[in-house]
This record gives sequence, C-alpha cells and structure tokens, in this order.
Amino acid sequence: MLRIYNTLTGKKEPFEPLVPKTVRMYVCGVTVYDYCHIGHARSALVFDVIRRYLEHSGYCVEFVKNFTDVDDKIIKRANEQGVSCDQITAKFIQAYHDDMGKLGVRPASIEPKATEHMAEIVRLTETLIAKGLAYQVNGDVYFAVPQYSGYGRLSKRRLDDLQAGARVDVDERKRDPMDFALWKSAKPGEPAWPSPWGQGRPGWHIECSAMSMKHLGETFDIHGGGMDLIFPHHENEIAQSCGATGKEFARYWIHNGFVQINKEKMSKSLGNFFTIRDIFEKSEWSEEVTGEILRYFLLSTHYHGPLDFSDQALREAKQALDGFYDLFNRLSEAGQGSPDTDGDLQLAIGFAKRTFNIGMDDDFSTPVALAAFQQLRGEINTLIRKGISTEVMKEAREEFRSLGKVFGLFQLDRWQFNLPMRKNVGGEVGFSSDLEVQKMVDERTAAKKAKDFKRADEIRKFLASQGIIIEDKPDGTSRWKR
RNA sequence: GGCGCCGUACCCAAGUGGUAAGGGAGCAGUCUGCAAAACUGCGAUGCGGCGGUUCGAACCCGCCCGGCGCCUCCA
Repeated sequence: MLRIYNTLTGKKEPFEPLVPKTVRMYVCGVTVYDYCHIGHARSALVFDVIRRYLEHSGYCVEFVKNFTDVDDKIIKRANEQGVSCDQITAKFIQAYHDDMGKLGVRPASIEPKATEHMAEIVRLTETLIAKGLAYQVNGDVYFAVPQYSGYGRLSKRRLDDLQAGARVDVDERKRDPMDFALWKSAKPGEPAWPSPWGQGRPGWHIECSAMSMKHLGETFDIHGGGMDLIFPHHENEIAQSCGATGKEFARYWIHNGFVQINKEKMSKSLGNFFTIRDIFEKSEWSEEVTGEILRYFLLSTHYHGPLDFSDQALREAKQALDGFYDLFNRLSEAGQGSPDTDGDLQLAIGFAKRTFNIGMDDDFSTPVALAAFQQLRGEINTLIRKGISTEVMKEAREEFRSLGKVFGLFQLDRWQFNLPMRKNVGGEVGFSSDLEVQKMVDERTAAKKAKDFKRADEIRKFLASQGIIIEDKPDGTSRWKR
C-alpha cells in the first residue's frame, strides 16, 4: 500500500486515487526565461520517478506539467536581448526538452503553456469576480484573500501573521495587502490578450489553476512542485480553484526539497547554481553516463530532504554505478551453477524486489530502493564466486534492468557504460579501437603465461595511461574496461 | 516576528514506538606473480540537548540549540 507525505495534512497518508487505477497529477514546471539548473533537474526527476513508480505499480497516470511562458522575467529578458518574448520562450522550452532528455526525464503526457489557455484563464477570473472573490480595479483584477475562508491551509499560515511580516510594498489599488493579481493590465510593449477588463496578461498563479482543471478536472489526485512553491503559489492556486468550484482541488500535495551548495539553497539570486548543460559539458564522461550519474546522485536522498551538490557527491555516484556495471560485466560472462547457488540467487532477487517496493511504497523512498540494489549486488558477487549458471546470471542482469527502469538506471549496455565512457580529450580519438585493445590484452595474456611479467606490466601500464583498466580472471585471461 | 524543512558513525544516507538498513572511506585479512575487481572481519551502548509519556523512544509530547528556507520572483 502506497503512502504519501501530504503537505496539506502534514502526515503520511495511504494513497487512494479518486478513480481507481488512474492517477491524475499536475506538477509546476518552469518559467522559460533561462537554462535549468540542477535544482530544476531534481524536481523534474523526482516527479518523473514518482510517475514511473505509479505506472510500475499498475496505475494509469495522466501527468501534466506546465510551462510558464508569460511573465515579468521573460519580458525583461526579451527587452534586454532585443528579441520577442516568443523567441525567448521557444528557445528555453527547447533547451528544457534537450536537458531533460539527457537526464532521461520523460516528457509529461501534456505540457500546456499559459499563453495557450487565455480563454480558460479569463473564464476562471470571471467566475471569481461573479462569486465576489475577486474585484477589478481599472484594468487589473485581484483575488480578495480575506473573502476566501480557507486561506493558509496548505502553508499553515494565518492571515494575521502574514500581514505582520509583510515586507512587500503595498499596492494601493489592492483592498488588502495579501490580495494578489489574477489579471494585469498591459503596459505598452508588453504581450497582451483581450479580456473583459481590457488588454492584459494573467498573473502568475491563475494559469496553473486554469490549466490543471482543464486537463485533469476540478478535483485531481496529486499536485507537486518545489518546496518554495508552497507559499504563495500553491496556496493561491488552492484559493482560486476551490473558490471558483467550491470543490476540493488537489488531494495530495507533494513538495521536493532543495538542492544546496555548501548547505545553502541553490538559486539564481545567490548565483551559486550549476546549469544542467554546464554539468554535462564539464563532465569527463559520456552523455549517457553523465545522465545516469546525475540520476543516481539525485535519487540517493529522499525527495523531501535537502541535497548537497558537490563534485565529491558526483564522484560517489559514479563509483556506485561502477560497482553495478562491473557486476553486469561479470554477469555477461559464462558461468557454472548448482541448484543451490542458482536457487539462492533467485531468493536474493525476490528479496530485493520486495525491499524495493516496500521502500517506494513508503513515500517514494528512493534511498531504500537503492540500498536494495546494493544489497543484491553484494549477494550476487558472493554467489558468483561460488558459481552460478549462465542462465541465472542473465536473469539477474535483466532484473536490474527491469527494476532499474523505474529510476532510469542500469539501462545501458556494456559497450555504452564500460567502453566509450571517457570523452576523448581535445578531439583526439586516441587509443579507442576495441580490436586494438583486445590485441594488446591478448599479448599480455601470452606474456603472463610465459612468465614475462615485465612485458605484462608494461602493457597494463600503457593501457592504464589510455584509461583502460585490466582485471585478471582466475583462468589466466583478462577482462578490461575503460 | 510567523510558518516550514532538516539535524543519525570520518563522509553520504535509511529507519518515525520494539531495541540502529545500505554505500563510500579507513584498518586487518582472503584471492593475485604484482595489480584491479570481488569476498570476509572490524565501526554509533547510541541517533543535536534537556525533560516527559510508555514495559519499551532515534521514532510520540514539551522546551531548548544549531543549519537551511518561505513570508518578494524562485524547483
């Protein structure tokens, strides 16, 4: 039974979708005015894995993730660069898809844009005005927070507290300092759409209410995003949506923790961020391998907690993956088993599968699931020394592939992970032909057999300088990897 | 000031009432011509601190301390 920590209640709760076997989830995407950093990657990956696990558990998942493509920051960026907002958003939507593709994050079922939902946004705003929850001042429309009784339910804030601590300059047009814009009248040169209140554009929060309700219905199962969205964004979404429909909005609210640098939040304003493409560019590993390293790193901590980004953390993730792919390498070789050891391996696989599911059912505990993989790795290594049959070894490799699919891990073939892992420095092809390597490895095997250890060590040293590591097998032959 | 998240071994990190998972590093072994990989053994009488509830608490309650964050755009 899946249990999810729900920000709304502050508790872990059993998950029961509104419609059996179907999950409808909405996740706040990004504002497309710049490249994504590793913090965006975490959020995207976390919800991608949640979606995959729900599917793995037999649910049909309708997954909506939006692009905010009308916003102050976009306008500012467009003005700075002397281009249109459309050019900015098109560029960064493309960049988003590129980056997420490298990370192995699947596109959502629907990826709606705010600019394509103006009719819904206007209609929702009209409804709120009709219900007395919003008011018009000149060409602007504001949500009247004091008129909505449930305000603060998600972020656990009381209106009084908020006003006391408010450090925003108050807009005189607002009736209450907490009121927020549903519709902003257009200033000259800004993108604008027609509305009953004149030319203008939507406020930030209304688009998510409009788009989620359009694509998933007035009440749906899961709404997610980063923890910084709890207030005010999600609080405002609830006010708008529940205010308009009088119904429950999202039932389970999931929020992921931040990626930090030296215990500080990674953010644009602090300037301590690494973009996804920076990391891929700087990586000494191939794109596939770098993507997998990032996934392993990002999933090594529970989604709710903070996660410190560092070179060391990345190195540790790489090292962990090496352990798995080294095992897969061994599993691809021929083996000899006995009913005992083959049976033990089957048991170990079954145990790992159960642990994986127990972990993931407990609020998507990816670290527990990863630990299950690690434990299985150790058990298989032990059994390989005792001897297991080729068939069961293949089966074990397939189990890793199949369970790993939920995390997007362990999908690479031997040649992808173990061979072209290091990028060629300076465009030099270097010593990269498998045949050449194998020839030298064979020569070394012969030298070893002839007890010419000097020559054998020379060859190994040379190959090592080319980034190739040799592992001698008990039978006198050797396997190698890059 | 209000609210939230986090605080577990040298490092990373699970566990949320029944007596501290997992990984890395380190040390000592096995294997090896030497390596590499792999395997075996060793590590918190204690889970930020102090009280309380309980037969029993890292886990529940209260207070406190520390780190981070939200209350202005932010995954």
